[in-house]
Amino acid sequence: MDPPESPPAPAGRPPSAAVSLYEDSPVFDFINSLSPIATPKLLGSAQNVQLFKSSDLVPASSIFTSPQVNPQKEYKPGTRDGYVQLSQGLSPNCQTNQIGISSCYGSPTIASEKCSPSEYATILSQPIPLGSEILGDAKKQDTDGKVDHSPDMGQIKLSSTCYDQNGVDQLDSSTSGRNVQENELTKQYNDDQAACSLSHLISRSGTGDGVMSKLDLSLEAQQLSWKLRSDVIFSKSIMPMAQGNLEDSRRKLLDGSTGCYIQSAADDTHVYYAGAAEGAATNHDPQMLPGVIQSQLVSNEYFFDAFKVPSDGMALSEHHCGGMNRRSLFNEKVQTSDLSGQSVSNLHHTNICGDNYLKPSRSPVYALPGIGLHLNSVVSNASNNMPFTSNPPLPPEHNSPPTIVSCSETGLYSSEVNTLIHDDHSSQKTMPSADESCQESYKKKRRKLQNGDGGSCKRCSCKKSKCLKLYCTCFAAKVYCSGLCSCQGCLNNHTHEETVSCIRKRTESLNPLAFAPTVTRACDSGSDFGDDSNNTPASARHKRGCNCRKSSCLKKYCECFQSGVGCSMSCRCASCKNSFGQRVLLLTTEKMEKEAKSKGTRSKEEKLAFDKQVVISQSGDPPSTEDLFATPSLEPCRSSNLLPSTCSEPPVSTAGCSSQLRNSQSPMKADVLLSPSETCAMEPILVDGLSNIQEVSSSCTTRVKVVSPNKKRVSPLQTGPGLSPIGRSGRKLVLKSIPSFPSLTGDADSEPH
DNA sequence: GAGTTTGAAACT
DNA sequence: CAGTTTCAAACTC
Repeated sequence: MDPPESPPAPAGRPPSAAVSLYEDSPVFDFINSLSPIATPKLLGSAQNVQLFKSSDLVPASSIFTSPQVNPQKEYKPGTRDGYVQLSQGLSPNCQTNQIGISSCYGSPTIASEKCSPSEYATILSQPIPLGSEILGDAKKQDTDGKVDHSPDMGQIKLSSTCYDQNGVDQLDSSTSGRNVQENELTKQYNDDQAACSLSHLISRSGTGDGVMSKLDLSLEAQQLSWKLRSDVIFSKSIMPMAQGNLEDSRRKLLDGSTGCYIQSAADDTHVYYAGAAEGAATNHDPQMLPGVIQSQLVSNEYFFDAFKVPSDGMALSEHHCGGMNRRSLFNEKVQTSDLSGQSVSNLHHTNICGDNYLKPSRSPVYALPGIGLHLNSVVSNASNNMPFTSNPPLPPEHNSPPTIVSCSETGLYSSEVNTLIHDDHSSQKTMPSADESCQESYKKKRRKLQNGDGGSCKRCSCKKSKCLKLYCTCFAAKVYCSGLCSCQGCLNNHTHEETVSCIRKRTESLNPLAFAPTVTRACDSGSDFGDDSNNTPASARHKRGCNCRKSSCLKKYCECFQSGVGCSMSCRCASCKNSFGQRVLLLTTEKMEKEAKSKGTRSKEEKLAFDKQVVISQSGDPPSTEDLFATPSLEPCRSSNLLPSTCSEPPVSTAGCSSQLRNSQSPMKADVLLSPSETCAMEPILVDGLSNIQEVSSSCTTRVKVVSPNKKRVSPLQTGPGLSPIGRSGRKLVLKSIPSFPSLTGDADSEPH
């Protein structure tokens, strides 16, 4: 594929960076499909467009998102979940820095053997020269192949001006003064891998001298892992909004503003992605997107990520409404990110105290990456193979050209927007009028209509909590209640901002993860369930797990079910029948013994497992009815997703078996068991949830709880002999034991035994 | 729409 | 920290 010709940059625009475009990247096809001139526009006024194979690329995410780089994993262009990642590619020989638009196909990968992750990281942590010198500019490299990062050279600027739907600047981050929030966001994006949408593109400084403003190195580096994604693009319902006053946007862009604007010369359709961590509006036309990307619309990866679109919320589909964008994910990122070396506590503090998302004076980024409780219902849809656009049609009022109000009403909140609205609604709620009942009824009806399946756009109906407790879904999502809520005595509005902030702080101080997303994708926790082809909603897991007793995890009472995810080891549910994947189903020794007695026999494997457990118990953990071992019916090779064993023995080789899971057509059914057949009896194994597994005891999960979702054993012995308090106490401790950050492949060794 | 069920959150 | 109570959403009729 030939590189597209670069048209001359518009007059007055500074010379821009050269850009490399990976020719086998979907985004390249995408761009090319738009227009012959789209690529250069996408890349700003890049005058040097270099093509190279994506196989030459090392996704920045592999460096910055996680230490869990799996060098064995190959970079596979063209896989179904090949979302596109904007990254700073590095040539395999590490001799040049390049800005590349590459495809990121799932888990972080290292495609090159010539450059270690640390080397990449080192390089990427440096200022990256831009300008015409950037590509293949050997003169900027010393003899060692290292890049000369001249301080006065242009640097990549990845955040950009944020436009509203009218193309008006909402925020320009091109200048200094990036605050902590920005870093937080960057962390989030980077950490969550899917944080940034296609809207995050290379943007360039509009400064006349052509020198890019410098970014914090870590920020810059992390931003390099932004993805180009097509998520919201395809949500039809946003199109009218998104296309509002495009001329302004276009003009602004062509005037040299940051951001990216893709224009099709053929029919004047356009795709505009103003990229910024601070949020972005999107103007886009789904029809302009090539099949390779469109086809991913319904992929779960996209589906999930679609909810993570950083945005001011104004350009998002109402299908996104609800919690997807409502729950602040700072906390999670605080847990997971350690990329820039910034103090976690600082971040957290900022999160708690700053309440940035509430204050309109702050950066208007409220839709944050991650999956919160509220997006669960939408996730459920995803699980049901219901793409956004397949949602039931909304009443006409929702199909009308969106306004700020309607946007907020659909549940997509920019806090700013939200705030504006809540001033109105708060008074309504706090000072009920005579029409309150009618109003409530109307709200309910409207909400019902809006919800479609009844769950997409949740609003609270609190009566006693004043919407200041986690009972309140709005409060839990860190958003103000809106006019759609039918709550009574609501204080969760902008009018009571200080109160809300205070309560939030208190709540968070009591439980730092109170506002954390409740669902984490598998890739967030270390590709638990194979590659990204399994990144379905069901391969996500509810972090805290459910505690269902009667619903069998088959109703929305169950948070896992509601989230559309399978139950996990974190769950303490009984009689789990979660259709998205059953919980750990285990046999306790006690039960097994009982069964064995009743049978009068015990299988060889059972005996072996039992013996092993006894050994383990004797060596560390006292015997307990909660000690576990598993059904003997498991396929040994399913241990491909084993937790790192706490045994000294190395994990069973999984090389030959991992494909089974990866290729599983039923990733939702992934589950975890303890296998007696493994070298270590405590190694959980992923099994197909359809397996005929008998749950013998719900109490047996205690031991399991000391295992993090990313298959990490979490120091069960740290608390001394006996049962881990983690197991008993449930949520909080379990959460603390769950590193959202993906685990290292070999981190079992780092775990205390 | 009222009443019931359910499980998370809050409380003791 | 285990047990209980409160709460609001989900569910049923």
